Amino acid sequence: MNYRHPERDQIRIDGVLSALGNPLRLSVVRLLDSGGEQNCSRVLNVLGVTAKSTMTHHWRVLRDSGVIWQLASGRENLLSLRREDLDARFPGLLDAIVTGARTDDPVGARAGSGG
Amino acid sequence: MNYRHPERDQIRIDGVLSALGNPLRLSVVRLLDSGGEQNCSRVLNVLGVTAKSTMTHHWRVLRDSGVIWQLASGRENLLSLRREDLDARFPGLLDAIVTGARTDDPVGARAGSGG
DNA sequence: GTGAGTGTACGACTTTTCTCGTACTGTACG
DNA sequence: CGTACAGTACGAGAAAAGTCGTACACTCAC
Repeated sequence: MNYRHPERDQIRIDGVLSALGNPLRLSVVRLLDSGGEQNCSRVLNVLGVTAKSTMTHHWRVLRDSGVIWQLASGRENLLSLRREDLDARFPGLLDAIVTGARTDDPVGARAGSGG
Repeated sequence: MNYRHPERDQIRIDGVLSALGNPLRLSVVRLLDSGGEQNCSRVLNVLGVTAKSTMTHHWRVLRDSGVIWQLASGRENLLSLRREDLDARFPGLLDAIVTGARTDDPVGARAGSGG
């Protein structure tokens, strides 16, 4: 299955901020930033989410806002951060957010990221 | 009247991102960033918002998330960006957002900001 | 005191977001 | 083929966000 992703130029900061304003989605971004490409189930497991359909909703939000790539690969689909596009579009934003999210989270603040 | 503002340490990145994920509030932040302290009516006028009670709602969101100071002064109250706190808490975030918002906005992208 | 200006509080309403269960599509493997 | 796995689509329900009108509180100038 092929998803529709916005072009780099179509990415809007409102959308990005709004997408990342949700704790769950922010965690997803942190995970993708530290762990690279992941499939959906892996993320569900790590974050402790039980309902797949809930995450399908969040994938859509992150994808539509231009934050992640979601690409089918066999029977899974692979999620990755659109770091190049985001860095080109909004320099420093992603780094500031990921770093900020780490300092906000008592676990991440000490450990960095425990894969 | 005295409003309750979160301490610097209480500011959460979720809250900030969520607050700034709204186009209207993002415009407010841009305005305060470029124009310094403003009163509410001034902002209403510049942004073309008609209902005062609508903005009262947005002031609360921005204030509660730690993005702005709102201080009574005579019969007005003055709004200003909590730049020091935000920069200390999430280095580079505010700059990235304000800059990004400018490039997103066709007017601001060319002119910078027409006060 | 009266009148005008600045902004909040509250209630109502509409729209959006979030979450979940169920049914379904498509891939891999025997 | 059948079975298991990975994830979407759809519908429903609850909660949150956004908008507005009206009424009120407070300050300033007269």
